[in-house]
Amino acid sequence: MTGSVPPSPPSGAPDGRKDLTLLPVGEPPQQLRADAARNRTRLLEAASRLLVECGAANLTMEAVASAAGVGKGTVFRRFGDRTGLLLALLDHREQQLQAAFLSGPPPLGPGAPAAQRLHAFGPAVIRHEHDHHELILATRADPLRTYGVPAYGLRVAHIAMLLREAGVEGDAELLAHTLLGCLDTALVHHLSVARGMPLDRLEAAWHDLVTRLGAER
Amino acid sequence: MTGSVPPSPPSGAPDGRKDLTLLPVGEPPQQLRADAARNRTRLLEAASRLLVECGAANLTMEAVASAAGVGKGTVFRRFGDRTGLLLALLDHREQQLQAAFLSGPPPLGPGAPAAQRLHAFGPAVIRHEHDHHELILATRADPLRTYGVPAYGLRVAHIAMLLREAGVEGDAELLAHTLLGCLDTALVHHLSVARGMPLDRLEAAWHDLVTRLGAER
DNA sequence: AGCAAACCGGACCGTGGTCCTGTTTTAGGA
DNA sequence: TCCTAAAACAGGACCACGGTCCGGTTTGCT
Repeated sequence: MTGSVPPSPPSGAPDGRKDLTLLPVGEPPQQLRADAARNRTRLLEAASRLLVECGAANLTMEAVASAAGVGKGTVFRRFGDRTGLLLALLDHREQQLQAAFLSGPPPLGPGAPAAQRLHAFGPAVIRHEHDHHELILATRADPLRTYGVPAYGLRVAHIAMLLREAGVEGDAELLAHTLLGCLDTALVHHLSVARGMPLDRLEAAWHDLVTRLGAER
Repeated sequence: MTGSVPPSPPSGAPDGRKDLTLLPVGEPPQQLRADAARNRTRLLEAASRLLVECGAANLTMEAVASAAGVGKGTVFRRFGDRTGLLLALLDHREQQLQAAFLSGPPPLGPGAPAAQRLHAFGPAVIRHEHDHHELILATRADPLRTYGVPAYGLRVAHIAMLLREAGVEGDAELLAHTLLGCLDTALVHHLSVARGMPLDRLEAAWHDLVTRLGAER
């Protein structure tokens, strides 16, 4: 998710957030001044537009700034750095996935047995990351931030919970990291694109692994 | 390993390589002209020196060039880009690890049963990556190259071989990727440094995972 | 209205990377 | 041994971009 909150730590309530009822993990509401919030929105919209036009690799901070009609400094003040902006862009899309596994319909969402939810999780993430791989990969320029980001923490917590709920023994948290490792965008991209491996095989490996860890389907 | 071989593809024999009897996977020998090879060495030495002085983050291509007494263009001609240079620096150190698991003493090297070698592999890699995490992390600026690099491929092949030899069922190659995922530098660094998790726990998780996959100790 | 805090915008800097000119070195055949 | 063509080189101008900084302005609160 956001991944960088350089300025003010004050927390509050009124935030121009969308109607996403669940508010999965959202970026820190951190109330912004009216103009700042407006500019933030403008920036994200401009960036989103430029993203489809030029691709993540050619997305420059200056272009985003001028497309949004604000100064360059504003972009950095708001998002910290390029990675922060990309993370914010990603965050918006990430919420769909989060909503799906936190409160969507079974077997991914609550309602199904933990083991089934675990099995459903892999393909869901693979598909999600496949759809946004360009943006995600661009985000990885700063490798350490990958794991510090709220979205990652949420996935770990979610999987660890399902593992425990499914009665899987062992270090649930580390097993969660391991499982997430198989879904890593760069890895999936390398295997599927560079090495021509069909996604079916990756998904099969996921199911196999989950099953072996003790979560019968 | 090298990771980038921008120029001439000609392959040959005589290379000024060191006495490393095994020649684990070494970078493509690709015979360079005498002066080119000499400059390559100078550059790597200069970079290595600057690395300990300034840290990977402050290692600039221009500084390396001038410290080696060559022109900036030469650095890029040789290594392609910054990541290529860092990868080359890493390659040198990587060979020690490769020698250890390819031809070193048991239980890491040949001579021990596959299961034991598998168990020994995790801690060895964790330690190796811990020692060079700064350089490795700097290398990750280009996430896709991580998996394309020969060193990674070698590790995958090695683990997949051990898995098969140990009689582990399933998709050996993908299991190998999964196992390597637990050893990822950025992940290990995040867990141990940022989250204060003791390395023992990471190693225990490795052993547990290997065992669960069917490789008894 | 008045004030502090937050913000805006753009000048500015360092670095990665490209490219070009003229020069030096090497390899290998006569 | 010498000569020649090809390859590599020095080195610096040049560009684009990420990121920082600061002076002037706006905003929100009292």
